[in-house]
Amino acid sequence: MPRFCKQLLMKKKVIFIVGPTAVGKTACAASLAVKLKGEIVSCDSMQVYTGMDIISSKAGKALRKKISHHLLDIVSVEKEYNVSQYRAAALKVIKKILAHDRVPIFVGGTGLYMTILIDGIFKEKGENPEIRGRLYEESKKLGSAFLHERLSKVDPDAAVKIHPNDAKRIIRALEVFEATGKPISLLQKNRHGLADTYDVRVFCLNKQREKLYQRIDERVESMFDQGLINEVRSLLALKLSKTAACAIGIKELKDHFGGLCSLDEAKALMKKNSRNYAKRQLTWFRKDKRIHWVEIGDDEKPSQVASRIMKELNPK
RNA sequence: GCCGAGGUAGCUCAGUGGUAGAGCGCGGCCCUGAAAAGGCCGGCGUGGGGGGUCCGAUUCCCUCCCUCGGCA
Repeated sequence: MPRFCKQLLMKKKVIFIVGPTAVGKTACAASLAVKLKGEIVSCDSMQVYTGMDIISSKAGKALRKKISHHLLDIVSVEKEYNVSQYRAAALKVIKKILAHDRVPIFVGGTGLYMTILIDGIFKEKGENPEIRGRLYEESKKLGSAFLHERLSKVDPDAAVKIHPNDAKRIIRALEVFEATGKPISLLQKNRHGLADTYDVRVFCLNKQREKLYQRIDERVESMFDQGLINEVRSLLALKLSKTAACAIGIKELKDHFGGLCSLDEAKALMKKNSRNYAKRQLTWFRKDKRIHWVEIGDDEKPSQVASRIMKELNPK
């Protein structure tokens, strides 16, 4: 078969570079983008927000000038944002990049965004702030176990999977049931993602745990050198959305500004929270068996890591 | 040097003559419209070293070492 025919039949590649915070995704992906003629698409729940440059470690201006970056700075920190919106935006970006004959390279640490993009999400809206708010109040008054009991009557499958203390998920499941009349466990079965249409390759960068934690400490320090204090001050002047307010550094520095803790204590807490976050990220990625793991050596440069990924993409 | 307090988990400490706990940390896991969020599970330990009493010692006794406070 002629080469061009074969190419027409082949699914187009969509690449993901994921990994725990501070592992070095940005630099590695940039190098890969150059080698591959690719464009970067952020896969990060915080980098979508404007004004959260330092706190979310966005790619710098110089890098963005050199390589096209997408899905950065697309929403105000005062607006709520979620996976579903992200997914819709990402799908559009993929088409756009492929239309230019470039390779979409997703880069980020938000495991849920990655999974939903690859595996899909159910179509029904099922989101209703009113219902959710009411359920939240109920769970505060009566306890999440009480709502869990109710959930096991309307959606036993979901109830079995959700722990009675996990208020968020219980509320979400009940919200969906009230809004759509259908159990969430049923809706979740009907999903279609990228994997149906594209040749999806996922690479998870990792480092020796001790080294990773060291890099996390260094990153927190460098955020302060770059002016984190001022950035967070201006963020706190706004009415932050629930998601944006969750960024590591917001609460810690708010407490410090309020005189509740010293700057050193705030920094130490940020480091600890980032470590815990990195651990959860790794757990998430570990269970995804499609992922190719890329262990980064001690002195390995981003371009070397990118070369290794290139080899895995095009085995001879 | 003397007097006093103390040496128990990575840290701060509790407790008991029958081989030890708590908080934090740390590790593992779950996750489908707030995900940098939220939830679950796990003690990870030659009880400062050595000796003695006792059926049995982390707990009682002796001794040595170390830390802290006071007096010199």
